[in-house]
Amino acid sequence: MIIENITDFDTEQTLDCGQAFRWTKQENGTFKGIAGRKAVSIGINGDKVIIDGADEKDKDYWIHYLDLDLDYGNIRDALSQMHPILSEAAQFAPGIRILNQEPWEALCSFIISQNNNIPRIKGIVERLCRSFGEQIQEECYSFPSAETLAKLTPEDLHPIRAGFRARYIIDGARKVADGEIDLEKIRTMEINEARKELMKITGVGIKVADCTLLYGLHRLDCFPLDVWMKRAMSTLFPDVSPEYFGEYAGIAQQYIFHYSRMHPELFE
DNA sequence: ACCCAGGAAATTC
DNA sequence: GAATTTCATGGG
Repeated sequence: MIIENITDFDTEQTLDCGQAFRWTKQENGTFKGIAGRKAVSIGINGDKVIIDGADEKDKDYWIHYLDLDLDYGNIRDALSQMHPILSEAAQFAPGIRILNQEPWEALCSFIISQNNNIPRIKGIVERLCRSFGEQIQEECYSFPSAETLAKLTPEDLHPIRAGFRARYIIDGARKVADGEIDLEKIRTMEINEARKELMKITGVGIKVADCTLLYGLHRLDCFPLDVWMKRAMSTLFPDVSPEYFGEYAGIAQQYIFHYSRMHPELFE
């Protein structure tokens, strides 16, 4: 599949910037991964996005997943005018986009992310999918549904080595599966109400809730503050509060997060 | 042996 | 209530 006439999009900046954990770079430079029940590899050639292995009828799905129907050039210009350092961060990775991931996958992935590092998060997610997801093709497994995981106990998760997070995963799965928490209703709730709802899950605090809202429910005004972002805000933006960045604060957050991770020397 | 990792719960003061 | 400790696991 080829999606034509795309600018302001880069596979590495988007798929390997800490918002998703199931994409890996291959020798030829494309990124192989799974979204929904579709396993593909994604590459770029000029202004064409090339999705290998995708069904032609899923074109709209991939355009939406990669958020290619939103004008990031425009948003980036507007954010850049707000602050010189944000302008620099945006210029450093102008091809970042906020994916439209499946809500449960985002929630579960960011539960796993707490007090953890990205390589190990990817390992746990991969073992979770291999153990409890459905096989899509050779060596490719879907992310297990909340319903599937709700039937398990924390002990069942021992092989994936999630540590103390195992019981958080099961608690989240049960509350989502039995409808006590409705992620699609949360999508349109007032933001503080949405946070409060997600935080009914043991193991979900403000940060994991905000990551779920931004990466899973596409609430672009959410601005997750992890250790990197707190450090970045206090040193690079000492007089700015997240609300200042407005309705697209989440995109600003991702520019700043990626820029900070790629420039650790700024914080020594 | 020690420290840290896209935090949050449990305990203590 | 606010500050500190603990949680499970792996890599540097």
